[in-house]
Amino acid sequence: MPELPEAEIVARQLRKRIIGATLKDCWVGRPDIVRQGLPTVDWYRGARIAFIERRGKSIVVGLTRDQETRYLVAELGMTGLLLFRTPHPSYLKHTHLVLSLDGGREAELRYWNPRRFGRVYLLDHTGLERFVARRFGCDPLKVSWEDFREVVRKRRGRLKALLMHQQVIAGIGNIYANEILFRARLHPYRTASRLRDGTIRRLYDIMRAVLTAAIRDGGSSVRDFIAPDGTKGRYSRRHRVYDKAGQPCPAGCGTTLRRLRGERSSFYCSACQRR
DNA sequence: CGTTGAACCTGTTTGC
DNA sequence: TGCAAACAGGTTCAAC
Repeated sequence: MPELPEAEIVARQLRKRIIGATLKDCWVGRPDIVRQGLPTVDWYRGARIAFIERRGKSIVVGLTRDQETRYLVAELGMTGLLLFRTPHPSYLKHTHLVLSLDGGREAELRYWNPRRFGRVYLLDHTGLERFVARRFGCDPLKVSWEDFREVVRKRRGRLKALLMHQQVIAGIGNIYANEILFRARLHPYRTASRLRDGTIRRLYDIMRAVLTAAIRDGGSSVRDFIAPDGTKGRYSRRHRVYDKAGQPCPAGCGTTLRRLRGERSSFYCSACQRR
């Protein structure tokens, strides 16, 4: 289920616990889960985990061996998890990849993904550059105010679509788009390019505040999400509109929260978020 | 270029 | 209770 905050939690746990470990073995339960580079899987056996990065909602594991660096990119889709161990025997069923590790703090890294949206990519340096360039726009937590303003000004489409457009802004999905727009008091269907600078500034600040707070709380666990160590995120408790259609607006305006269909469900307050 | 809808999957929830 | 439909955190592709 990962959006940016959940992916960030995953990356931080991996960084703490498996950097420096050697990849002893790599078990591929479903060959079709490896979208690219399956024939190079042998190279990874014996390689050392050198670094972990998050790109948008994906996790990049950098491995080195004989002066060369290659990458394992885990795209988690809606239901993908990276786990240090099986939380329950029922998770054995949709485990598609198991990395056996040596010399780190964890003995395994397991890729679990029942719906199988999302894949694993084994890439060399140019493969990763191409992958990153075509998929990921700026990071919401790193982008400067000036660049963000440019991106919003240039976009003629709907604001919510822009926030979720990974090639422009990478990392925000349906939950956080809804939460950010509510707090910024902006209707999801507002036209991005028509926002005034002051409004864009408010959106920029709130976007960063929401994502940062969510990371601090370990992400959101609305359904399945658990971190690699098995813990749940607590930010779901702070959700104000996501999946709350029919409930009163938390701003206390007396309006009932609504749900709009199309380009995923939008949850919003029609009084606080005007078109 | 932007929008929409469908497709890719399985599991769970909802509604009759 | 039982069954079918609807829905779910994402990405991509085709069609307009």
